[in-house]
Amino acid sequence: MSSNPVADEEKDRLFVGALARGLRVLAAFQPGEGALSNQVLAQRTDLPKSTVSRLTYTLTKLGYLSQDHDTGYYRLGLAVLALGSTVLGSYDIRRVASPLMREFALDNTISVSLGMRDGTDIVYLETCRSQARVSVQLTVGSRVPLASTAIGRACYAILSPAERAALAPELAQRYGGDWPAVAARLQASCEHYAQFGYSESFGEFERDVMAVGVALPSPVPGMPVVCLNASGPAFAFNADTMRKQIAPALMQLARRIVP
Amino acid sequence: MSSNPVADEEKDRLFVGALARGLRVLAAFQPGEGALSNQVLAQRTDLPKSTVSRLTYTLTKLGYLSQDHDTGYYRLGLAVLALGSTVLGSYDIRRVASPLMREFALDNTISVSLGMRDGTDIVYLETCRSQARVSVQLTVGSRVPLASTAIGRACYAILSPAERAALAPELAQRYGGDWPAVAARLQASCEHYAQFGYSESFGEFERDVMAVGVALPSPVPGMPVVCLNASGPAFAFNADTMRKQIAPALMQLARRIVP
DNA sequence: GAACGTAATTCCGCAATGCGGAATTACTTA
DNA sequence: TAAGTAATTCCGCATTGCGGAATTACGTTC
Repeated sequence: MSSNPVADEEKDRLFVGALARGLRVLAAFQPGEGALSNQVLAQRTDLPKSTVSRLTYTLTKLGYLSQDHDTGYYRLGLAVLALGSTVLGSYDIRRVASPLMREFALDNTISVSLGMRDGTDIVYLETCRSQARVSVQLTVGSRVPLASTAIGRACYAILSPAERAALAPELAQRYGGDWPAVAARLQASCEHYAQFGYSESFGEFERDVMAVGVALPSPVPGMPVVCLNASGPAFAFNADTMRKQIAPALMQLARRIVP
Repeated sequence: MSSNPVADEEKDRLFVGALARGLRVLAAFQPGEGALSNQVLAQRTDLPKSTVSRLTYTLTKLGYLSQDHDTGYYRLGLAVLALGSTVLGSYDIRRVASPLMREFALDNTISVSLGMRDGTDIVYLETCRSQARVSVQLTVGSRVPLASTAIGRACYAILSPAERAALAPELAQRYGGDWPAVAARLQASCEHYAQFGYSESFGEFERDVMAVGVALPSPVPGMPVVCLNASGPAFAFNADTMRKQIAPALMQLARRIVP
């Protein structure tokens, strides 16, 4: 992350390792899976058993973990949920966007999501599905890559040159040798966005998923960028429909959310 | 919390204070408010400034806090959101309950919520509102007291005697001198539940809010109890309507969720 | 532009804190 | 009963993180 090794060693006087280790334990839990044993946590976090034991003890006492009564295994506690909902509560775009997104999803029989950039990812703040059952469950809090998704490209397209420059090394690190190709694709995507006002990702992030994205014009420049996508299965939406029908509708949705 | 001071001092060898302090910083953020300065965090957490400085530094580096670019103040980072959504993802009751709850809310023009007990609170895992605009915003992750809400009383009513006994001291501590009165009210509520199969709270938690609650029969005894409420404004729902119409409907909803 | 007030960061010596290998205990399986 | 596996607990050591105080940074007022 930090490229200066000297600064790293000096600054790390400020870094509270015990806190980082504890959070590593919390982050070891994957969505949808059950309770985890201390041992599993130890190998996932790459921490010694006794350390994990102490951390789980502490986290349990604070309510951030709860122990399964039978097995003694740990699951994330409800205190974590309170933190998460506080995050959502602090982004009031959701309150405005949510009902309009729902309407959009119903009108167009397509899924629509609202996200923010976090590094080289987009994090979903809200999603509305047209239909209940979808195989891949992307939900609030999910992360998708900036470079290969429509929503990410839309976000990238409206970054300032300075912000893009700041992001480049992170992307380069993430994509390694593929970075030149990815950079070229991003560049093309920006030009497309400048011309048409939306971005595309047709099967590039997930096979057989067609998506378009737009960014919400941020009220203050420099503020974190919020963006939207609309995505549906390729069997129901071809490129032409996405371009002629969905993209304009999504651009209009954006204008309704931020007038 | 722990009543034995000797055990406290001995056991605290296992307690990782630095982790607790860091989480205290995260928990200092209230829903709906903006970014916080180090100083505000210091006074809210009751930690020295330099300690808070180190903790915010660490949390920011890990993505659990993000810094407002202009002011330098901190807000909860999107990494926290990922944790929160993992919690929700691990309770699959939601997937089943959510669409049925939505249907219920529309059919009965009333709000319905699903919650779990955490100590002497109920934590909401899902809520469906009938109408968009409601003054008090109780959302996913919100906590309401067990003793004075319909949903909490329903939860309490189906606890085993052993579990109630375990809970009593916590409640006693929470309610202090009022505990005898609260205990009597809870006892009456249990008898009502045993007779009619649902619990009531008419204006006892929030003035002018009428609510009824039912518990979902837990598949395995000892498992954390999940429960439901239906609540609406007193001007639209009188006691009679709640008892004759809403309560039976809610009981049927519970049966649809857990057959 | 100097001077002040406020808030954040950084320094630094001290010792408490938390680390982790190893031993112990608890619980399962053969 | 023994063997195996996983969690907890012990304990000495030195690292880590603490927090008062000094420093820096920033914004405001004269």
